Amino acid sequence: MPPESALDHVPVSVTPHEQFERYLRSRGRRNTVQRRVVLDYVFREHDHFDVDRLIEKLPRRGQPKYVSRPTIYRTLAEFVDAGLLRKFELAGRTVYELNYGYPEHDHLYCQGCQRLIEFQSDALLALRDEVAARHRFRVTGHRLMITGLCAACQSGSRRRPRRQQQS
Amino acid sequence: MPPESALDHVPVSVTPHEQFERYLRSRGRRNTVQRRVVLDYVFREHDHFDVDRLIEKLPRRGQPKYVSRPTIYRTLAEFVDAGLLRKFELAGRTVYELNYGYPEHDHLYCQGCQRLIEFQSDALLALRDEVAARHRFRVTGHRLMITGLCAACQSGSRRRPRRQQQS
DNA sequence: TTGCGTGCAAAAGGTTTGCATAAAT
DNA sequence: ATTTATGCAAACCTTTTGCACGCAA
Repeated sequence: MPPESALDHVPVSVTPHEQFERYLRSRGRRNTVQRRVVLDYVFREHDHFDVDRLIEKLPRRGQPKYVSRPTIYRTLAEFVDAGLLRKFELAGRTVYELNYGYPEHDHLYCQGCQRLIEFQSDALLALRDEVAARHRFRVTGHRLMITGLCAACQSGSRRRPRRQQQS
Repeated sequence: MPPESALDHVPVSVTPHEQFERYLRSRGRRNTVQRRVVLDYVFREHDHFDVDRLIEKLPRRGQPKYVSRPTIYRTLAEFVDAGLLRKFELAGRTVYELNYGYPEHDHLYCQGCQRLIEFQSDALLALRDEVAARHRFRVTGHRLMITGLCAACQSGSRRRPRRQQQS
């Protein structure tokens, strides 16, 4: 009966499309075909991705729902701004991950197979806030990356190592 | 990851130059004027820096101890490899920090003034190792960046914000 | 003397931007 | 009818590389 009241606290049942449309409307921006297409593909993939991997899965130039590279960059930036995606650097590449309906988490990065393993730790959040308080710092977020070798890669079976990068 | 691990008992009194010379000799590489010049300037600065800020302080083209940009990149990579520097990404820029005789630490990053504040936490190391153990992950290192606003920037006086960047 | 290291120029890689056109409101 | 968004091409920025010469060992 009171559907409007749900707008105050965004319910978990709101889809990414709905949230993004609200974002667009609140700024007087337009809901275009391209934005919908990119959103579809991004949320079809429940994993981390970079721009090239996303483009591989999108329609190519000439095909029906083609979206150009500049527009993809512009659109991903909007998703980040809208809180749908999070963006970070990993081994010299820009990586995006879903931030929609996902709990806050951090990563273990395996240098053998370049895989990311997610973990969640309340103790880390507590520690973060404690450190921040000690410095009278107001936290807006954090990023922890633990690097090393995953269980599989420790047992000699290092699998499909992609290109080696710095840092 | 203390730099001492390479040799048996490296006294704290060993200078960066000495450590770098050992590194070079151990690989049959040469101790050139350029490498010494860059090392001098890097260790004159006890703070974080990026390549452009370093180049600003180095002799310019035509002057006595000029070092070309490619050589600076090559040399910084060697310093990282030698354990003298650590490298990471921050707001889309590559940042280096001294790793010589410094305790392992992490950072608070103020989005107001773009400053980095260092902190050290044994609890974080314990937490890191515990998380890793839970995933049977062998840790080689980690990086934690806490973002937000420092005390000064919270009190309205946001100072000299440099160029705004992504992530 | 040997061959590693350097500077130069150019390439590479990823991302952004100017602009005319297309499309959403 | 407006005005934002798109696609194209090109610019941009940072980092890397090919190569001939110079210099450390």
